[in-house]
Amino acid sequence: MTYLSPTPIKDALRSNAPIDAVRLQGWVRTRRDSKDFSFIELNDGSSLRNLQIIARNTLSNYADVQRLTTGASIAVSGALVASQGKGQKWELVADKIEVIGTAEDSYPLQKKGHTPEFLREIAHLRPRSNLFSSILRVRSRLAFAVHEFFQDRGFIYVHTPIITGSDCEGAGELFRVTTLDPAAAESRTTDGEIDYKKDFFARPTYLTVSGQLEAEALALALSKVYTFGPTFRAENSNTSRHASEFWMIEPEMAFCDLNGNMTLAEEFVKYLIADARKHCPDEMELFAKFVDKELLVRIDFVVERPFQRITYSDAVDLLKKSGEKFEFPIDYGLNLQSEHERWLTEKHFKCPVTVFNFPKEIKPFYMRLNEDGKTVAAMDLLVPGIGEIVGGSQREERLEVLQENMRRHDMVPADYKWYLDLRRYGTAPHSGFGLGFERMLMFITGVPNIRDVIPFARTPGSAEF
RNA sequence: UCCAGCGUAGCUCAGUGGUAGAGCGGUCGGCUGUUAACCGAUUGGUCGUAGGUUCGAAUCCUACCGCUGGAGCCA
Repeated sequence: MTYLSPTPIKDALRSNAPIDAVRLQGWVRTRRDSKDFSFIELNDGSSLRNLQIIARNTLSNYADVQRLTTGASIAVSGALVASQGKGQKWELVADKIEVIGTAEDSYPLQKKGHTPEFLREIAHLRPRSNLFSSILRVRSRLAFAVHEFFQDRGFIYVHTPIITGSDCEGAGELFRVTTLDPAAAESRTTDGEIDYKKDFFARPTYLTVSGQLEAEALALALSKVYTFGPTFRAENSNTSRHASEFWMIEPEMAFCDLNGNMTLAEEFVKYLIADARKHCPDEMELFAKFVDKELLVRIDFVVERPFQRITYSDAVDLLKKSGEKFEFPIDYGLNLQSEHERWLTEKHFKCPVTVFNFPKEIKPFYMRLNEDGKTVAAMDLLVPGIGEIVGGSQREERLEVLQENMRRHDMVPADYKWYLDLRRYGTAPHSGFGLGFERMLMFITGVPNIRDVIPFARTPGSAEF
């Protein structure tokens, strides 16, 4: 049996001229009967758009074709011709339709709109919906753009470990990694405690919550590096912005201070938005139509306008003088609450805002102490609707100051010998940040729930698929 | 984890103490180069689960499960 190579529907739709012989494969979105033939809308995921198939009643298996329902998979060969109807340029007049797989009439996806909540329950089928296939195409494109952005700027892509022995990376609860059977007696010491000496790595290990500490080591050799990989948090967070497994991008730059860091973060956010606008126009239009009518206005505004920068203490002053009634108190030394961040980006500046120089008491040990002795060179990039999308800092490069920071955070410096070594041997000012890939996707697509920008989301109590 | 809300047909939802409903989907028929086609008929239910109140519960009460929104933690 010899076949023509299958053509992606995306390519067929872009054709400049009719084609005598084309073979397509995909899933039926809908079928309508006409007098002597049937219209089939076929989608193969290569594009948001369907290709219309004309199935004439002269086909030997026309009776089978008329039984095709939404969801069935078929292979079609025929001629790509100019469409006689309105609404599409090209259509395919089939001379052969093979039914590969029928779809039972309980197939849950319909031509009509479905709620994201329902689609989440059928995570294995939702990639066939317009909304999710669009999200997944944008996700793919933006993952590519992440690499393009950093590679163009001379960054080296590094892979930091997913299994880590460090239980204090300054963020969140960790998932334990072990091969010990907790029920087995040989896993325990004579006191009944878990005996990690007998565990696979001969010590407690966890899934990483951040590749930052390792990225610092690599940046202090390769100058500019970035990671892009999975990250795990065992926080019992049940919100539309939190997942237990997500992807994070973490650039780290030697010989770079907080200013350079903020500039890079702002450029990066703009670059990703512009890339989606340029390369995913159909998908962006779909999001603007069905997810968020204000989407394109908002993100275009973000690309065009410079971001606001404000110190933490100025932000606190602004909030205090705002006259706004906040549920939570606002004062120097307290964390900014969601409502405060929203006021800054959504009400006051109406654009992304980078807040920097936070009190040292509310930030982790590795952030660089400023000359005032009270603040650290930290920054949070806030965007309307999502809140914090980037968190970063200049790192403390002075050995003595770092050791002092550790003691203040009740850490034992000796446990971090390799990290301190970086300050003993050729230390240099360095900076970096973390950007949550899914939060960026939410911002760019307008999709309000993180569970809907991940194909198979992991959240507390949920790992079905 | 805390607060609030919601679970009725494959999907979206109405029904708020007295015979379980509509639209869409599926099936059958009609019409038709259609565009979420159209017209007619038909199919489809353990009303989330388990108890309780009542002559009688989808409806009221309790517990549990699931989902959603908000908060905290964060990216």
